[in-house]
Amino acid sequence: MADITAKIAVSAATYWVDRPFDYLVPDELSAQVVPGVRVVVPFGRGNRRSEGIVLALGQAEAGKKLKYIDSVLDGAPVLDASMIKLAMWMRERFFCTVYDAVRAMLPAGLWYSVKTEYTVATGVGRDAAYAAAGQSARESAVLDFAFDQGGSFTERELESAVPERQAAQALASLVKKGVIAEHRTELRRARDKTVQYASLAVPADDAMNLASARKRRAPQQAAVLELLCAVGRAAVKEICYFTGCTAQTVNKLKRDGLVVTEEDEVYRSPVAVPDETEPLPELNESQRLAFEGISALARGGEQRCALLFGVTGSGKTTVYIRLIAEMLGQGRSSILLVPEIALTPQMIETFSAHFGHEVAVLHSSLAIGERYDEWKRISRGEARVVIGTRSAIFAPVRSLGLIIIDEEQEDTYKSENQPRYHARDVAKFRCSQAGAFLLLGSATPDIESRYWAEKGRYAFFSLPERYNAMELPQVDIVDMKLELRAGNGSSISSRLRGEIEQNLSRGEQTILFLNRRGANKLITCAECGFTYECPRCSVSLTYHSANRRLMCHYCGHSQRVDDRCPECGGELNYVGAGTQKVVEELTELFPDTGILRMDADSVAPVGSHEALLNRFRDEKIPILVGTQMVTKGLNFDNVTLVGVISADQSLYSGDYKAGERTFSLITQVVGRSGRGSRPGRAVIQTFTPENQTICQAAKQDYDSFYRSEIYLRSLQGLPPFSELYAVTASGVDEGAVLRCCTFVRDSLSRSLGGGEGVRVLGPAPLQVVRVNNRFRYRVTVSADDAGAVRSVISQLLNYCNTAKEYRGVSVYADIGPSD
DNA sequence: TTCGATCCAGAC
DNA sequence: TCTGGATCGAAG
Repeated sequence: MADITAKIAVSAATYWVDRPFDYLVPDELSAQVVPGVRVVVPFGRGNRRSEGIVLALGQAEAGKKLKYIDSVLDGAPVLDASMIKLAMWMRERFFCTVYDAVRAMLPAGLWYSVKTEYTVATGVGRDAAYAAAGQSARESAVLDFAFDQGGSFTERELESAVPERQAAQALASLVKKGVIAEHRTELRRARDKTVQYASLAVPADDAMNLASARKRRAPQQAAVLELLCAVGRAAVKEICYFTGCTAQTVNKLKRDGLVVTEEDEVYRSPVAVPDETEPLPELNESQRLAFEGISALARGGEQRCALLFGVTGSGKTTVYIRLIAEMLGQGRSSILLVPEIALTPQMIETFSAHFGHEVAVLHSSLAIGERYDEWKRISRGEARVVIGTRSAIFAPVRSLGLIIIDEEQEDTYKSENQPRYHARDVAKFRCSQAGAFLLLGSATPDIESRYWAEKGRYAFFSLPERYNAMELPQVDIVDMKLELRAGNGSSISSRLRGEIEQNLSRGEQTILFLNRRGANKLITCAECGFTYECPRCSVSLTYHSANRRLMCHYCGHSQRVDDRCPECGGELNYVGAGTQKVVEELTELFPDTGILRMDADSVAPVGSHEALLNRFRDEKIPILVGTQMVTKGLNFDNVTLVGVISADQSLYSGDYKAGERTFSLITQVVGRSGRGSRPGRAVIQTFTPENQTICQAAKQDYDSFYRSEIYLRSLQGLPPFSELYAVTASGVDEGAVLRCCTFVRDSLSRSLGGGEGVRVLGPAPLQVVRVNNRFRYRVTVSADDAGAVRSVISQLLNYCNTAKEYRGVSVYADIGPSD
């Protein structure tokens, strides 16, 4: 019989090396090596150990020299066949390695880190060791350290102790000579949590007798036995709590053979499950139409995807709940993606009120153990309703029936790191694999999705009314140019000021939205205009009051602030930027008025976001100033005024999605106003009041925005009329990066023939051109024939990352870049 | 990316 | 003749 082999995706492989590698399966591992388990294999010339995952099994071909699998990491597959398929598909689509994709799919708690320790090999004496080291000074130095250390040491310890460069190389050489022994341990980031339970090992009568016999000399043991007679089985912790004994007592009884203990697995759960589940919500007429239409399609329709268009407050969530309930009725699971979990605590509450313990939550701010346990509950089929952010798209649900992407236009669904996937693309693939249905929900759909709905590729449903038929707020656009001319240089126009005053007098609340990230203070010199720049990035440093240091939020550089300007010795000014500045101005305008600030700075601690919002609601603080965060999911009856401090910020950022983003943002902010019984108002401040997008957003007129935007896109051949790819190069040597980009651009133009529908642009610097001393430039391609582009880009990546003329330049590709 | 093989130059 | 450094190419 031919030897069994396994096809394995290896973590140490880079993109241009990555392919399934064949390994022999040692006989003793043959039962454990099945597709979907992770293994350790020797890889590369040096046979360095690398993690890998079994993709498939096969038979060895004669005459091929193969290596053996080293060991198996998982007791059971961590990926099923469909997820393996997904990983391989992701490699093609997102230009990542298969293992990059696998890593994205697994919760961090399942990742292994390898700890390697070294000792002097047993039986090797000092003399023999130094003899083996020969003339090499470095190896001798390593040995000095090893003998000095006595026990085991890590490479890191060695590096800090042996100043010699390349101590690692000497170490490797000594390991090879057998003088130093290597011990590797794979550590998993999270373990299964268990609770120890105890029960009687003898009949209850005997136990009672023993208990009374021991009452005098061992009263605690007696108490434990009595308790167990009464309840049968209990957690050791509980026993200790009720009897006042310690775990020692239970152990003693165990040693005497009177009780037995077992470890029961328990879940660490991030969601509080209510005792009773609520009945399903009623649907209004349009919700009913949408629900029925979608569930009919899901049960078996031509279209496998639908777009649900509903203005804020129209009750999309109600439709989601009913659809998910229906899926559960059919025994199928659902995944609901939300853009940002911190902003949707109410949503999770609602869902667990309806679905109880069927709900699992997955997002990055969960503790590693919680996340791992949620993952386990899902993969065991115990939780069939998954709510989470982007990465929850990889939830290992059984029998997938429905994926819902809420606010599908949000760019948080696009990953900025390898693998650079878009959750919507992954969702489509998973749905087509599983025969599941994809529902995209939005108040301001992505232009592409709306287009496909129009073309009939997606079904289209809309929820026109606002909840209890509230009118949309009345919106005013304020021209800040006029304001400036009238001598008002502050960020609050007289109009907005007047509206706020009205609200204050009526005891109603106001939300002010500032569309700008980095809400921190800048420091400038009053005399020479000096500002602090990051030494490694092309951005200015911002002042963080929390640690009273200057920080760069691109590379993390931080430094202390000088007393005076380092250039001219002048006085330094702390200039409030963003929300801080607005708050300062407001305090001046409205002294003695409560103002709450909400931005990345003020909600840094976990949970403070919710706390802040609760304060705003409960204490009726008159004014809330914030960034992006205030735009989503807030429902406050008492808010009757919202102000957009500057609508222009996001509009002119240069990329083709800027208009779309701005529209969506303004629409959402404006929708925050007037959700109670009183009508709402909104004030939008801008320097370009004639701008079409702003006017359309003010009127909440998605349809005409879509018309004008799709027209522009068709003229420019942008998505959905083509697919957009970006090839980004970065490196310390700006010239080399540019040369590389130019080469990429020329190669792309050449091999795609500059033909119909192909457009190659660049090289262009990224918005922040230098980060961490590396320069970043990008070439963009839009093309109809995606297959051809993909293979050319793939080849270019291989070439540029290995060619010596571009050494030091790293290149990656991206589909549908979002910045 | 990582490592061994290979070649070359300079030190001993 | 030995050692360190640079360069090249392949990874099962």
